[in-house]
Amino acid sequence: MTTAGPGRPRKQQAVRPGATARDEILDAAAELFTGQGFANTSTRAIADAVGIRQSSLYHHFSTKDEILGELLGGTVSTSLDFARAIRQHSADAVSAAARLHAVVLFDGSQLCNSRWNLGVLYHLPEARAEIFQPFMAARKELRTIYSELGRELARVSDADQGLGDTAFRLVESLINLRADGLISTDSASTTADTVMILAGLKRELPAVRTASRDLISRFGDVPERVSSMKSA
Amino acid sequence: MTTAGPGRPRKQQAVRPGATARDEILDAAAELFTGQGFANTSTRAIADAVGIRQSSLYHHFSTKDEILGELLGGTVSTSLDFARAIRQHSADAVSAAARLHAVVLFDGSQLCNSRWNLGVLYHLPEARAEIFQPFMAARKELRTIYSELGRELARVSDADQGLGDTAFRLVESLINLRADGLISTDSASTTADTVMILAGLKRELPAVRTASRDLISRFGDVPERVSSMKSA
DNA sequence: ATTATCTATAGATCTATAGATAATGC
DNA sequence: ATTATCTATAGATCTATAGATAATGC
Repeated sequence: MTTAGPGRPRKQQAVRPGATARDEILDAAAELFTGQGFANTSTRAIADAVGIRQSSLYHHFSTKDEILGELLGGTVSTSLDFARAIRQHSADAVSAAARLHAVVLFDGSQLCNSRWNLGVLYHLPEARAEIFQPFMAARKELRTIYSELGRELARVSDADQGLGDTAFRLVESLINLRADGLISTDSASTTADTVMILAGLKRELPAVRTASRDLISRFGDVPERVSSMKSA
Repeated sequence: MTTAGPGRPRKQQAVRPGATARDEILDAAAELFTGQGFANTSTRAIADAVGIRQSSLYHHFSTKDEILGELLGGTVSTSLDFARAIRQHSADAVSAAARLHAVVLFDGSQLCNSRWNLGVLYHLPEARAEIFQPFMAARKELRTIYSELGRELARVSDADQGLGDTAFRLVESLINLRADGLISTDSASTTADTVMILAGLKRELPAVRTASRDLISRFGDVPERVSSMKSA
């Protein structure tokens, strides 16, 4: 129970998770944008889902675009940070295979286990607008790291040059899988394993898995499965 | 140059491909829906792109939804027909590998080479509406055939059980690749080859490719690369 | 008479702003 | 005084319908 702060209290009490009204708005917008799209979601619908009046949104955000921008920003950043850390880490210490496996597993777990299927936001036509260029650039950088890791692995195995790109595509497809309600608890880890098989490392899989999980526990954390996860 | 039919002529002449006004409308709608989304595309914008008045659209289609439905229908059907034919065909005559390879190559070529990137329509939030259930069902059937072909191949190779699903995911990701402008002339065929490598058939690849192309020339045709293909 | 366009518009949104109101904390 | 809500509304859409107009073909 949060103590009442300054400002006029709502007539209707909210049932949204989130410490602040701003967080509640973002949670409601995430649900609606991922489920129905941006253009189909009116500011009134967001406000209704939070339990405030439509115009009250504009105390927290100055435009509807700003809400989408906030959500877009929150999604790649975690995976990108992890991928950067992995790239930074010297390749000698740990096998190239484990590095790619770890990035796929971490990124995939983000997409599978977040409260809302925020990955779909990247495929919304609205996200291609000029204003959201920074977020698209972040996603592009993540893709580049996948490519690099793939090339490194191809150097020490008989994998194809395009392995990193294929890995990125498979991870992205988890978004569609989730949107279609076809995700299971191990979708992310089987995806990571699939990439290793593609690299011809089926036999080495147990060792790679161990090294991968070690990397994740050092440089990031596989996010907890959120209790009220939705497929939307 | 089409001869003038009955009906009042347009003030402005159209520059759209298509034999009939209806076809021109569908072409314009395909461009706009795939590029900006359904909700972001006004009926006025479609009409402008065709060179008619907004209200004139309603002579050819009774709702905006109907236009989307028409486009959705045209997309899976070709690939689904081909996949059904391949499934029908006895598995003895040709290797299980070639069958899956052929479906991936054919379906992937459709997605890569169609005039507009119509695959994105399936990811539009609007496509999930009740009215479009039949089109989603067709896509689901296609996915099922992928699964079956994957299981058959797994039986005679050391591939994973989920090979068909992975193949479907990789083909679908061609849509995203194209939307990001990252597609090349051989994206579809390298995707098909990737699936074979995943099945552990790297060595057999040349033979599989030959058998696959044979299947395609018998049961379908890899669509011609359309001259004015757009990445949108 | 039929077909395909046009002009004009009703009715329903939807975003964002202006300004009032009710709480807190100094 | 500051903060967060509220009511009310301007202005800009957007979809779909009604009915006029201009061509063709019988």
